[in-house]
Amino acid sequence: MTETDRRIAVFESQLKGAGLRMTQQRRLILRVLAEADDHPDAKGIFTRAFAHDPTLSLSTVYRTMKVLESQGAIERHAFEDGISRYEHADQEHHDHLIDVDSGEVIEFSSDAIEELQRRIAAELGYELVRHRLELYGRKKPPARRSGKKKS
Amino acid sequence: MTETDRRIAVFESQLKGAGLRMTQQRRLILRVLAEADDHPDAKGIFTRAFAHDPTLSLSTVYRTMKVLESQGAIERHAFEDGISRYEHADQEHHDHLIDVDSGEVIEFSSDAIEELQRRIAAELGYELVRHRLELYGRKKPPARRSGKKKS
DNA sequence: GCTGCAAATGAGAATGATTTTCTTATAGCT
DNA sequence: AGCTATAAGAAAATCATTCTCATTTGCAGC
Repeated sequence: MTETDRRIAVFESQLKGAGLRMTQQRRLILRVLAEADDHPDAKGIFTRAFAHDPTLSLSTVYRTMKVLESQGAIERHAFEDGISRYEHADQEHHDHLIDVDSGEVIEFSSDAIEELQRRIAAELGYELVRHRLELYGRKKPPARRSGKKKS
Repeated sequence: MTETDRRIAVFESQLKGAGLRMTQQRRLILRVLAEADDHPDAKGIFTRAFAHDPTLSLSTVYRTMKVLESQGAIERHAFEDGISRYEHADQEHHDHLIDVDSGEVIEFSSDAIEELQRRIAAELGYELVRHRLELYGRKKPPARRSGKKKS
């Protein structure tokens, strides 16, 4: 709760600085986001928030996501289905591995891959601004001690 | 033209094998795709093909793209704007670098990055099925001989 | 070359995520 | 408390993509 409140306070001062208001709805959505440990989409956020405030509308969720994103408070990702998913941004940069069977999203980060990307862009005469990296994988069975290969 | 015709012939036999038909429309769309050296979206393909056959409909383009994709004849990519873009698939695997200023798409490939991705997935207990890598960059001015750093 | 029919097409309606419009409510300053 | 610009709610609009359905067309067999 403390962590959530800290995030909310930080965001509130960011808003203030931009001449924007801290509303009940924004507070609520921010709380939902801070408490989420997955990557919910707009409807998912709406559903969770709606449980606490049944007057909330989906438009407000979308609008709020935009504000939050423009303030750098959240990150938006669109995986293969094209639907935007959100996560709060106060963590180090990371990429995503998506389990193709379950849809589960696993976060990872690799300095080596970041560096490699920068070098590739440079070789093409570009300065890397940002990137999108998604790995789609299937869970491997744990290694056997002396396994026979199975077809 | 020869290359285009070869692609069309190959695709026709693929279709036949799947019990599907080679229609005028599919031939036309395939030709448009084979002649494209960029990454057009459905509307772009439609526009180019429509010039050759004004009875063509956009639905047919979408339907055909699905068939082509399921036969492995084309690849579909959705960059940041979420719109599907297509390119013919008879080339080695590659990733894309998008010029954030011009929108230009540059293709590149790197065995090192492929390998690194595979390793990262493996470390997380996954077998890499596929991946999506897009670099967004800005053109760097050509290096100066003894340049002073500019802000 | 004709027939039959399953597959494909064209035109437009339907879908689904997201954005916009417009009217009403409210945050935050005085 | 009162003012006013920003925000919210509800519903309509948008836009890419898919679907429906009536009509057309490949193509296999005669």
